[in-house]
Parts: sequence; structure tokens; C-alpha cells
Amino acid sequence: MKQRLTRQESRLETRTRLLESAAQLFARVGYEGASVDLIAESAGYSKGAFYSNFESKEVIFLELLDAHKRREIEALAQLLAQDIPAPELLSQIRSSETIRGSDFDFGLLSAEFQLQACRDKTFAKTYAKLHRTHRDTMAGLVTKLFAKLDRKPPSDPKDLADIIMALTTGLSLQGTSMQGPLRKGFVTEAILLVLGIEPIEGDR
Amino acid sequence: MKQRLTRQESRLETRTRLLESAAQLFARVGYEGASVDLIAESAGYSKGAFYSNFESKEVIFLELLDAHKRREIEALAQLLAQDIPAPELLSQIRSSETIRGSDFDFGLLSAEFQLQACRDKTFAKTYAKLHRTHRDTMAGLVTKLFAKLDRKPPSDPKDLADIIMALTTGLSLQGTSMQGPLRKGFVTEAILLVLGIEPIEGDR
Amino acid sequence: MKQRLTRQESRLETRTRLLESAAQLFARVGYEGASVDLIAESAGYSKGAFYSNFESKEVIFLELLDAHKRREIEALAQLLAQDIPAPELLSQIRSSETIRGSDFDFGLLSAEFQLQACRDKTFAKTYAKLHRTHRDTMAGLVTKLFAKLDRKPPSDPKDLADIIMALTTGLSLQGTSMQGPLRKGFVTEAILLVLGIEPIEGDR
Amino acid sequence: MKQRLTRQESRLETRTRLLESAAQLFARVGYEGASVDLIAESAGYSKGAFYSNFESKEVIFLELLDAHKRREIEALAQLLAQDIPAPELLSQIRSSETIRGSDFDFGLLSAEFQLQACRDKTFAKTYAKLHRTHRDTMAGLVTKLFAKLDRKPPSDPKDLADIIMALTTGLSLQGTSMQGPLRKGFVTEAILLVLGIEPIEGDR
DNA sequence: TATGAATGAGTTTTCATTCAT
DNA sequence: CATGAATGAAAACTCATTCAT
Repeated sequence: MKQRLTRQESRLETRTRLLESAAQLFARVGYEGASVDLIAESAGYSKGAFYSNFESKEVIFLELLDAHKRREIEALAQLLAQDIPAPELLSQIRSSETIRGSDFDFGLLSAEFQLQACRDKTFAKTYAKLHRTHRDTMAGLVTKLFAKLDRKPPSDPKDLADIIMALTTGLSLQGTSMQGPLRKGFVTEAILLVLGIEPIEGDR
Repeated sequence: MKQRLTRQESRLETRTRLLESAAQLFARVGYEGASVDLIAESAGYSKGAFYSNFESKEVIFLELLDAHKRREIEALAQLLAQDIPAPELLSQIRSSETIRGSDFDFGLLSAEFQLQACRDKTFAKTYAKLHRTHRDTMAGLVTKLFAKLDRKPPSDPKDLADIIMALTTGLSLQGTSMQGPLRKGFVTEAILLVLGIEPIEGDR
Repeated sequence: MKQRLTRQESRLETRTRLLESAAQLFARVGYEGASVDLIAESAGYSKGAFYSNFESKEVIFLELLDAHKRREIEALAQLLAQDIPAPELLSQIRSSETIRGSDFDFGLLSAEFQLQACRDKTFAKTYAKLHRTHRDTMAGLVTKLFAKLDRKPPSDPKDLADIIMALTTGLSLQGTSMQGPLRKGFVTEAILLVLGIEPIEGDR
Repeated sequence: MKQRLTRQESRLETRTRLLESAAQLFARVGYEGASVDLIAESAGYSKGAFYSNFESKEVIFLELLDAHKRREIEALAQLLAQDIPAPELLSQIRSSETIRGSDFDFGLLSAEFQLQACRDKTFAKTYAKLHRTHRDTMAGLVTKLFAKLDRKPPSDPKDLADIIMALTTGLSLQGTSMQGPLRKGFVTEAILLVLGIEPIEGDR
């Protein structure tokens, strides 16, 4: 049993903590609002530690973006991999949304990412690639869902996937202006609407 | 016959040009990215001219937001006021969207507004108020549309309005990452999907 | 009876009002704090009127300084010119001080003048010349006073004059920090102390 | 034997140099005239260095004020603590004044402080507190002096202290306008005059 | 003469980044 | 590897001054 962390482990821990702080801060105060100082300090380190671990503020943002999108893709892929009946799938989609919803920060972070992507070529490329993978995975999920339901999707699954993703981001952006915090389940409801699937009775 | 612009006219022109530059820049490089210097210069004036026309950067942003939302509301209200049959209404909605789409900047500007609103109380209040007016007008339009179609809306019209607005913002945010510029008519298609209305044949 | 002011009169009025506003503002918020805009506006004019009447902010300050010092000198000269007994003279000194004291602004204005004079050659020259005239007049007054009292001044009358003037400025500068507004009569008391003259019984 | 300055030492040196530059500049060109840029540059640092050592310009000003007043109080307190005969005490007061006089800047700095205090609540509070402490110490000194001389002070010692302080400030403010640099010993002479103590023969 | 729109240099302050320790 | 002092470019905003009306 090692008492102390090895060099590598210690470095990893620093990185991890910095990433966590950065994610929170980017979401809460935006890319510009989250100063390197703030990120480092709120992770319990100094600016120097930040620059020992990341080349620049842009780089950590990109890394975060990558990780975030990969996680979403992974979660969807897992849903896809399972062989479960439609209602079950629906309920899982719903709960997965609930998870993302609870972790409210990511909605804004996502918007922040996309906004930066609209303005910065580096970001744009990275984002576009990830987005497409994400979209395709989700399109697969949509296809599977409709297959299970034994119905035809109301539109090209890729388009549906794009719409769902846009809707998710748009709603969390709008959240504050609507009626206080996003009504729980509202996002799911909206998605089902897009897909033309009636909410299962007993819900909401 | 006036030889030159009067004082008033000249001042108005300055204001207008500054507002135009600001709108473009906010959309292209974001609120933080659009420095007062940049705005003024790109309108062909000095920083001083900016400050002799607007109290602060926040104020011009808010003014822009207000104008933008009001224009949207106005356009919707005009659609509402007309007494035309459903297919006509649909086609008008579609073309009005096209207009907004051409003026692509405003999608991002809207996202920028909402992002600021999530982080700034002043912005939040102003935005929330305008948003609600806008939403209600749109809800009215939705109601009318379904009345015309002699069908029941698939959900509370206010919720539908919120969803449509979120979708619009979300899609323009996502635009660049999807497949280059937003496919023409895609936003309309998405909206009709949400409303559960089949695209009229001959479209797309 | 002229209904309207002639050109000259009207110009003079503008000048006068601007000078009055400037005097007040310089005293209240300092040389730097009193912007041309503020001065003009508080006199009921525009910046343009200011620059039609004064070459620059420095110039109006200098003019004010000149006028202020001349007024003080004039007042002292009048005291000197009278041929009245000592107690009367003392009481007049006292009341003249009271006047200046009531017009509290001038204490600070004086300090402001001197501070500028310490830092600006233009100001310094103008101020030094005026100061010396002022000082000499006051020295004459002191001499006369002691002659009346049939006593020898405790020091060179010019030095006494310098001391009295320094004391006056110093006290009004210190005023706020001492015990709220300068106790009435305190300045006179201090001056008599310097001169080695007992306050007349019944005073204070 | 350290080769180089440690971090702490280096930081302290920066602070010190900045404070010195600031003191000089505030005295020479005033609070408004001494820009942070100027202060930093004249200390041989960048603006950034200034802000990594002081929160704001106001703060360094206040810190300077505090240090200055404390030093004066301390010097007086030491005079008070000694148990020496009156003539000795007088001569020490005189020489302590000489010291202060050599460090001519502080007279103007003091005036600057008081002027700011007249216009800024933050400054006013800080200044008033320090002033009172200073005044009381000086009042103690005056009382002691008169006890030694076996005479009654010509007025309330606190008032005398106030007058002495006002005189000091007033004279250094007037200095330039009088007869070039303040005649050596003039301030002491003035103070003794206020106290009604004959200058010891052999002086002047 | 008076107006007030526009200028542009100057102010305070912030922050990503570097580098000696 | 981590620290944090220092840098310097850039931001928002102010204001004396100019000049066409």
C-alpha cells in the first residue's frame, strides 16, 4: 500500500482537479469570466500549477469540450448497445436526460462551447467533428427506437438528432428566462414531441 | 433643400451606424469580444462618439436586444392580425423565418443575450420580460394556427412557444457545426415537426 | 430702459455665471474634479459657451484665483485706510474673517490654488505675485494694529502676515478632520494667539 | 550567505520602491496627477507590478497617509517619553522639525491628503482618526512643555495642537509662494509664536 | 455668440502568460 | 512539479478641446 502518490498519480490529481474547477467555472461565469487565476485557486493550486498542466486556457477549454462530448456519446452508445424493449428505452432516455439536467451546468457549458466554436476556427473544427459523431450516435438511437416502436421516424434520423441536440441546448439557455429553473421533465417532453411520440400515460 | 445633414440627423446616423456595427460584432465575436473600440471603429467613429451616444457597452447591448425582440414580436403580431387560411399562414411563417434566417447574425446574438442573461441580473430581468412577451405572442399564433387547422395543439401553446424559440436559438448555435450554413427551410421543418404538422407537399 | 441686454452685457453675464459656477465647483470637487462640462452645465450653458468665454480650464482657474486674491487684498486695504481705534480694528478683523469663514468654500479653494501653484509654473508665478501683494497689505495692517495698541509686534510683520495666511488655509483644510465644522471664531482666536494679543473679554 | 533576494525580500523591495515613488509623486503632482502608470514606471516597474502589490491607487494613498502620520506620532511620542529639561526639549522640537522640513514633500502630501479627505468619505474617516491621535499626542507634548516651563498654556492644549498642525501644513503649502524655499527654522519660530514662547536667544 | 457631436489621449484596472525561485 | 511576482497588452470609460452648425 503506497502511502504517497507517485509522481504520475499526483500530477493526474492536479490535472483532474483543475479540469473540474474549470468546468464549473466556465459554466457559471463563462469562458471570458473564468480567469486562469480563479480556476487554479478554486482547485487549490496556483497559476503556475495550471500552466504546468495545460498549455493555455484555450487548451483546457478544448479538452473539457472533448471530454464532455465523449461522455455524452458514450452514454448514448450504451443505451444503443442494450437490447431492451421500447418503453424501457424511452424511460432510460428520460432518466439520462434527467441526469444531464441535474448537472445543469453542462447546458450552459455546451452553449458556451458552441458560441466559441462559431467564433474560433480551432474550436470550430474540434467541435464540428465531435458534434457529428455525437449526432450520428444519437441518430442511431433514434432509428433503433422507432424500430422498436415499429414506426417510421417522422424525418431523417440525423436531422432529428440535430434537432434534439439543438433543443436541449436552446432550452437550457432559455431556462432562466422561462419560469425559473427548467421544469423537470420538460426537456424530455419536448424531445418526445419532436419525435411525435405521445408521453406515456402516468408520466408528468 | 437642405445642403447637409442637420445636427439631429447626423446624430441619428451615428447612433444607427454604431448600433449596426455593434449588432454585427456582438454576433460575430461575442459580447466580451466586441470591444467598444472595435464597435466604434468599425462604424467609422471614435470611442468618444460611442460614449456620447450610449452610456455604456451594457446599454447598447440591451438596446439591441430590445429592438431585436420587438421586431420579432412585431412580425409575429402582424401574422396574427391577418385573417388568412391555414396553408397561407404556414407558408408565411415559413417565409418570415427565411427572412430571419438571412439575417443570420441574430441567432447568435440571441444566444449571446441569453448567455449574458444567465450571468447578469440586469440582463436577466430585461431579457425575461421581453422573452415572456415574445413567448405569449407566439403562443397566440400557435393557438390561432391550430384553430385554423381545426386541430388541438399537442401541448400547452405557451410550452410550444418556448420550445420553438429554444429550437431556433439552438439551431443557429449549432449551425456551423452541422453541415455548414443552416440548410434553408430546416428551421421551419423542425418547428412544424414540434407542432406535429406535416410539411406541405412541394416543400423541402 | 433697455428691454434686452446688449451684446456686451449678455456676454458679461455669461462670463459671470460661468465664473461663479467654476468657483463653487473648484472648491467643492477640486480642480481635476470640476470638469468643463460640469461647470458649464451648472451655470446653465453648454461647453461651447465656456470655450467662447475662456481659453481653457487653466485660464478660468487663474482668473478666479486672481479675482479671489484681489478681493481679499481690497478688503484688507479698506481696513487699513480707516482711521479707527484698536478694539474696533480687532473686531473688524474678526468679522472680516467671519465673512470669509462663512464662505467656507474659499478656504479649500485657496488650498487648491496653492497646491496647483506648487505644481505648475504658470500658476506659481501668478500666485506668488498676488500672494506677496496680499501679504504686504496684511503686514501693513498688522503694523498699524500694533501701533494702535502701542505695542511692538512679536516678530517681523511680514512673517506674521505669512503665518496668519498659512494658518487660515491650514485650518480650513483641517476643518473636516477636527471636530466637524470649524468652530466659529476659532480662526480669529488662533490669529490673535499668533499676534500675542489676548482675546478681548466677552468674546468667544 | 544568500546569493539573491528571496521571493519575500524581492516582493518587499518592490513594495517599498513603489511606496517611495508614490509618496514623491503624490507630493509633486498630486493625487490625480500621479497616475498608476507614472508611479510604477518611476519605481522601475510595470503597471502590473503595482496592482500585484496594491489593490488600488486609493489603497496605496491611504497606506502612505497612515505610515506618514504614524511616523510623526511616533517621533512626538519619543520626545514626550524623554525626561529632559525645557530648553533641551525646545531645541529637540526644533531639530525634529528640521528633519521633517528636509523631507519637504510631506508638507504637500499632507495638504493633498486633507484635500482628498474633504472630498471623499473613505479618506475623511481614515484621516480624521489618524489626525485625532496625532493631535492628542501633540497636545500631550504641549502640556508637558508648559509644565516644564512652569507656565500655563495660552489656550486649550488640544486647540494649540490643532493650530500647530494647521500652521505646519499651511506653511508648506504657501512655501513656494513666499520667498522661495521655506526659510529654515521658520516653522519652529511660528510654532513658538503660537505658544507664546520667546525664541531662545542665539536662534535665527 | 452658443451649441453639442466628435475626437483622442489618458485613466484605472484586469488577466493570460512567463520565468526565476 | 509548483509558486507567485512581474509583465504588458487590452479593456471600459473620462474629459479637455475642436469645429461645423
